[in-house]
Amino acid sequence: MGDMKATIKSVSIDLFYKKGYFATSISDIAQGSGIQKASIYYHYASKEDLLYCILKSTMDDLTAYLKSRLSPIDSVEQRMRAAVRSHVDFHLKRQKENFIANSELRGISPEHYRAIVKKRGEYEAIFQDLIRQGAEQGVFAHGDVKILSYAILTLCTAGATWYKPSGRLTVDEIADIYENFIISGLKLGTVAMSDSPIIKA
Amino acid sequence: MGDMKATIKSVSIDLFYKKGYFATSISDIAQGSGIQKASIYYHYASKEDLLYCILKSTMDDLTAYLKSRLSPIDSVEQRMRAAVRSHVDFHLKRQKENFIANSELRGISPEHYRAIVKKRGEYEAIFQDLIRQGAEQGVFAHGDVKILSYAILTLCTAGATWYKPSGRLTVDEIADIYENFIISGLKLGTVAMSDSPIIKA
DNA sequence: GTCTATAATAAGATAGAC
DNA sequence: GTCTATCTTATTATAGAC
Repeated sequence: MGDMKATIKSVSIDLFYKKGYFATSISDIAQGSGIQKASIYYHYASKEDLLYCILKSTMDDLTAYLKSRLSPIDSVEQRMRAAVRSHVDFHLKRQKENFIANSELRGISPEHYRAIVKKRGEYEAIFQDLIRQGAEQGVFAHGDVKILSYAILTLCTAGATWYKPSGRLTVDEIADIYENFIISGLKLGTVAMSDSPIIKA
Repeated sequence: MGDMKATIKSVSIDLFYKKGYFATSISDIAQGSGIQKASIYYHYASKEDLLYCILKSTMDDLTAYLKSRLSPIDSVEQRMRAAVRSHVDFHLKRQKENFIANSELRGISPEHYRAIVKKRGEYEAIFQDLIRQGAEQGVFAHGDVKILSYAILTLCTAGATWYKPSGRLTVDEIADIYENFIISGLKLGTVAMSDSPIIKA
């Protein structure tokens, strides 16, 4: 955190998370950074620019993290398990930024909005491809790919909303719960469970 | 929508949903309601009061709706299925209000915040009791009751975020997907599936 | 119950000194 | 790279006429 540009970004993440983007003023950010508000504009063109930089780097890092975690794995089920864990891990590690990325989309300009939505679409497509491949291979049930992907992602993302590092569960324990919950949901309807006599047994 | 008080509330719901509470001004609301901004204050004490009224009525109606849907049902599994459908239905029918109730909690005063969180806790407790009862009866697996309840609720709530009435799926189809996804997740680990040889078959 | 007028304040952003 | 000072505009809310 040596340079001021990074400090301003870090302070903004804390404030946007705590108070929200619109409720946070440039004065608040300046005060938190230990400088005058005019000095903010040397580092960032506007308040919106600051928000966009946060959203952009969060999305880029999120996708890069997922790709790095998936690259060594072959089987579809294991890839989906790893994708879920990657998503949960990243959201727990960078809780505030991800919360902002999911709640402050209305604060950016139309052009920037399109750029972020595009990045998010590319990330979601990785999950959608896995669901599709799993269904083709008979590992997962055939279902609405988009709805299932949204279900998986929002479920895990929401976990980051209430997670507290001081809580009684570790990151790994939480990831276990979500991983199993989701895989079971994806398998629901596969041959062995088609008319669900088994889960009623 | 005969009286102005209801019109103001309705317009506010639209605007808070679309732009967010802090990004919406009293002028915006007045303009949408066809009156001058000063006239808003005859009906509501402040902008915060307006937000609180929206949050309060949404929470009250949400819980009342759930209770009315659960009352005629006995078995735990059927009650959970009905609870999930009730939650999904209500969130789809009153999408905007529920979105606000889940994203604008930071806009209200500490006292009002406590009141809303209390209402939300009572609502969540209904789901948590069902999970607990299901586990005791062997219908659901034993798991972390709070995490499971949050998972269920956030999953369904998120559905309301992206649902569009003009989309290709009906409310009932969406409810079906969630209901089965969740029930399968809750059963995961029950006797018949304990070491999951079945779902691998 | 709604209006006009206005108070009191705070916001985002810029100019120019150092 | 950070400062002080300031511009411009918008904000929530109130006072008092009708």
